[in-house]
Amino acid sequence: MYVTFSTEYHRFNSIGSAVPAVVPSKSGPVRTIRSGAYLYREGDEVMHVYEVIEGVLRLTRLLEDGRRQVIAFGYPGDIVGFPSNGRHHTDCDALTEAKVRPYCSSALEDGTNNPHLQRALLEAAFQEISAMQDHFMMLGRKSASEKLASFLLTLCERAGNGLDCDDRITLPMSRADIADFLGLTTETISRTFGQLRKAGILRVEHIYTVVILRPDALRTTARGDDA
Amino acid sequence: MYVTFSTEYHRFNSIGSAVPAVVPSKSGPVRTIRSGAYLYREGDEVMHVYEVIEGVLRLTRLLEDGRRQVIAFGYPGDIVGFPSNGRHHTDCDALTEAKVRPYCSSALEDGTNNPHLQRALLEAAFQEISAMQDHFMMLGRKSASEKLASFLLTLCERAGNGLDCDDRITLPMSRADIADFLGLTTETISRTFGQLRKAGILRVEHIYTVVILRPDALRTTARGDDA
DNA sequence: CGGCAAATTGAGGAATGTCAAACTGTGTGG
DNA sequence: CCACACAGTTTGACATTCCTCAATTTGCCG
Repeated sequence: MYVTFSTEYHRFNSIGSAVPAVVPSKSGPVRTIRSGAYLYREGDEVMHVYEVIEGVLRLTRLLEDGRRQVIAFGYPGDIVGFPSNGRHHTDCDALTEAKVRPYCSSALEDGTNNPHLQRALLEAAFQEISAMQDHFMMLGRKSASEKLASFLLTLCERAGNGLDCDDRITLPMSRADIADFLGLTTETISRTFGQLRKAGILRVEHIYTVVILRPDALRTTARGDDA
Repeated sequence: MYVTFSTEYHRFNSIGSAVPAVVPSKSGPVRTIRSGAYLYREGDEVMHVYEVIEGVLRLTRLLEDGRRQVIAFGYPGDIVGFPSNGRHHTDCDALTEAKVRPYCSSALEDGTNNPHLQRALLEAAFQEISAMQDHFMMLGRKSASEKLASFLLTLCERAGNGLDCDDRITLPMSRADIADFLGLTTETISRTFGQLRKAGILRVEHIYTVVILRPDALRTTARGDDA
């Protein structure tokens, strides 16, 4: 099993957006998803919205020709599965064994019955929109090193308060996932990790474990104040 | 004055997302915004959420070093100004004279009083999230010509049923706006327009007016099935 | 008609992508 | 327990797309 990530409030560069825990009323029993299993797929009718309790989910979208975009990573505290026209618009699978709390989406139809849930979801959706706006800037206007540095910093914030010490980041996703999240290729991710390593900014302890040696330098890189 | 764009239901490549008209209760009087004037700025406390009635708004975000990302264009039927932590996270100004209908955001706090408004906003937010997911794919994984073609097609859908005939698109935004929306430069936009023109796919009748000569070819280009 | 901002065009360069090869680590079966 | 196999990662050489900078051109408004 993987580390358990903290369920903290969060507002930053979109790896999904965390929100204060949704009110428990109308939630189903916690559901466990094996690593690699799908929670839902694009086009599925939306029956539930899910709060991630533990583990990490991956939301992806595909183009007909196979190009892929990772839309977000769902960390504990995130809400995933927002419907649009009653359907899911991404695939969602688990990068690690994960636990989610389902909220029946039909409860939304009759908002009068469930103002608290509705309010919480609205807040979650707003957070998500804000996080996605950050990600736009990232995808559209940042260089490879800025993207990777920003991404690592965001992971630090989200995952940093778990079992890991503050500057040791566990990456539950592959290089390809990072690439598809940042709009780059795996080769570029790999080379950019190499640059950060050579600059003494981080150490790749293990493929899935990165230690941030110079957090300030990483922040500088993320802003593009250097090179 | 500019053309009036239709207020139609819509779900596509994010230029903002249209939603069925929000219930009129708790809405303020329609407000008119001069071309170029700001509706709100990043960091402002959110007092209202707005439904675009007429005209076109521009939502932008800036990086400290001046890099800009156009987050969305707000067309009639779109809801703009979703709060996150009670604040606006983009600037919003008008590309044309515009009319908006404000909805008091405090009405959201006491959801019990206004389930219909809350429900409508939730739906709008979901639409927005879906549209933004499309835009992710666009920013992260599409080439310049695919981006521009997709963008024009989306405008067609949104603006095509207004005063203009179906394949004549009025662009209320500058080349720089398009570039900042698509994550490109004005030069690339210009050159890409040139390519589409040379390919006989469209005619640039006027800087702000484009006629689509071969819609199918444009769709093909948008998907990247060519070249 | 002149002036200015926006758009276009051109030449050259930088960043990232592509393709191929080598490497690493992990799990499996002998 | 070791060797092998495989998937994922890294590295290298090269290609391509898009960007940058500069020069023109266009369109708009006084």
